[in-house]
Amino acid sequence: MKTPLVELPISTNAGQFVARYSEKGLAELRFPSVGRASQRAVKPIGISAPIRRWHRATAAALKAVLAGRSPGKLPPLDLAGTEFQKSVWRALRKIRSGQTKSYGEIARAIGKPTAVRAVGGACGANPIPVLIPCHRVLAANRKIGGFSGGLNWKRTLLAREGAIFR
DNA sequence: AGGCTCATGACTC
DNA sequence: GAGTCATGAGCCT
Repeated sequence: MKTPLVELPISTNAGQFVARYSEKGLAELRFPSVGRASQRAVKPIGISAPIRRWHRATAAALKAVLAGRSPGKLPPLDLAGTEFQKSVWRALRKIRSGQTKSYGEIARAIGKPTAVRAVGGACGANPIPVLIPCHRVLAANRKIGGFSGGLNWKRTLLAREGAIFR
């Protein structure tokens, strides 16, 4: 049986993100929901010390990336996905700030050069956008490609990092 | 440049 | 199994 995730907000100059934690680490990060102005404050009571510590790291990392810098130290990640998806997410974490790769390059990097489309699928299934930088994956011609959180987010993040794209 | 078609792998129902 | 893609390459116009 699955224990529910602890949900904590992160206020940034780009809106309020929401982080979710399991007992093993950061499990999900969600973009600010549009149309929803604010959300109830979460009491620090009842939240374990490790989660509070992880949350500070998450918030700092998120703000760093939003400012176009490297995230620094991340909390432990508790990623739920297939082996294929996890291998894609591992490859994404190697893309440095300001750099980009194509879906095809990721496919080759994980040893499945023909699984290009599947790489796109795995990017879309990424539970921790921004910190696992799925926004740094472009189509082959440096065109923008897609983004599950909305293309504007992808453009914004890339622009803040100074990456080159169309 | 844009548009179409096809091969393709993982995932979902 | 069929249908769905955040692709990519090739071939048009």
